[in-house]
Amino acid sequence: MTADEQITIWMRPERTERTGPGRRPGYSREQITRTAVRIADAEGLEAATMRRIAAELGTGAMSLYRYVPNRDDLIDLMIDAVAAETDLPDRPTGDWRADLSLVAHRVRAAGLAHPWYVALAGRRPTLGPGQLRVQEFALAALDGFGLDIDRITVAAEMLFDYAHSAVHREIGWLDEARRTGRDVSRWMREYVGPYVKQVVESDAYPMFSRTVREARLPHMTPEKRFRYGLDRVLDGIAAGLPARTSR
Amino acid sequence: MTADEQITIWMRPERTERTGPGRRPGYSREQITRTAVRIADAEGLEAATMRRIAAELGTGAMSLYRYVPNRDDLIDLMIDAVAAETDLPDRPTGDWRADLSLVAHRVRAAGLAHPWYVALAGRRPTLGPGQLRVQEFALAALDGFGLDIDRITVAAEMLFDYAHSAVHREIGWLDEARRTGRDVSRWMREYVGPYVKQVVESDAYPMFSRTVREARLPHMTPEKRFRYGLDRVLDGIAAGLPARTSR
DNA sequence: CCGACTTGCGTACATCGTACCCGAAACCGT
DNA sequence: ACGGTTTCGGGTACGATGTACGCAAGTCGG
Repeated sequence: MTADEQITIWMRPERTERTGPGRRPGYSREQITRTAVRIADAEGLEAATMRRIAAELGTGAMSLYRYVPNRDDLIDLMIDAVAAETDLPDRPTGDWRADLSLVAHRVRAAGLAHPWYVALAGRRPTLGPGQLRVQEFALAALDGFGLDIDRITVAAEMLFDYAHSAVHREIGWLDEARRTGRDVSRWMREYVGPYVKQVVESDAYPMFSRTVREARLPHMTPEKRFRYGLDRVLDGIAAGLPARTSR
Repeated sequence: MTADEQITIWMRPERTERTGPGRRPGYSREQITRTAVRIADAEGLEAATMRRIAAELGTGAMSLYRYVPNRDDLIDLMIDAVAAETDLPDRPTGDWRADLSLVAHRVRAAGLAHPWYVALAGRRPTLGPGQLRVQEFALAALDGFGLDIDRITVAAEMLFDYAHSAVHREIGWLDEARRTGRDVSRWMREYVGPYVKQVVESDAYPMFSRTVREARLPHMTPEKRFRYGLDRVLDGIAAGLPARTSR
């Protein structure tokens, strides 16, 4: 009967500050989203169940459905909420390398603060206001250097892809261990370690063996590692620029 | 009591071709994996439940646990099975650009054939034999051009990150629509379309509006789009090489 | 004060992964 | 040939999840 069947969540306005008849809402979409984010930060996304979020708010699970159509949409809201808190200037500076580097580092910061974030951010198309703002900044940073809009889009996608993937890898083991409730160092030492050792000793994958043997972790801190890859991504974008190089 | 508590799945050998006492196994890990992959290809990963896979094999759900510790490990096996069928030469040709390009296109082919694959492939560290082989090829392709092993690793990561992300985006809408059981064109037209239109008309995101208005899809086929981004990634890697450029 | 309408939320259901358990089958030593 | 030992097949059952349904309680306009 109603027309609001399957809208993209961003089109379903919250009926806050209503003036018609009926009981007044006691919660809000934003409050629910914040709570869900807090739980997911502390205990992982899978801990943020409808029941748990509701309990944290002191209500029943079904109450949430007055504010959010379903859990998937709530997760979209969570993603956008994290993106929305990204600290960026109003407009790019004109130095596209610095601008994109800033975006990438902000994404990294968000990913470290919200371990569940990077695993989801790249998934579905980013259409919420928070994500749009970040994306808009990246696109605008690339405008005016001779790239047509298609190339700009591809370049921005590359940047976000890199940031998401790199951070994902950076926190990968940690998050994996937490999800499954294992002690990470113990798990590495007792289970992953022996397996890797076996693979290395089999000599079937010489390059992989070198990777392990020449122990890359001491060489680069996660931060430097991220920056190195980022520079390569930016180099790639620079190579796609038609004439002048920036900076 | 038993010592095989939480090993990385690749260390738990399948007890095929046993010679001791006891009933002989009627199924196999590989058979189960193949069935799971087939279901996931046709109806999505979430359709590949333990019960469903077992039913497809004509047995009960609990039988699968004789061959696979749990569903997460089975998914790891599925990922590796797809990686294992990647068609690659035994060793790189010496032209690193061509070699990496080949890997990227093979990954894309795998992603198109198994829509659930790219969403998972980048997630956990790749340690199965199938993934190791592909990764080994990429690493070896970059050996001998003056990069130390750390840089080589980072470069290879960038390549796989790009391939996974790009293919993920390429099939994103399709898969999303299928997952939720929506007709994709109808959904785009009736729900996403109006929202995008609203965003564009709000003029709050001018670059995004240009992206939409100047309709990128007709310009590039997915294939060309993939290749363009890939070239940028390879350019970035080239920029990280110390002295000589290849090709 | 009285309908009209909204929110809060308890109950209930389908579905999932999987722990537990036991009968059936296949090998061993005798 | 046969009983013991070991492994496989899989039924039943449990706890957890997302969420549909329905109704009581709160809040407005008249």
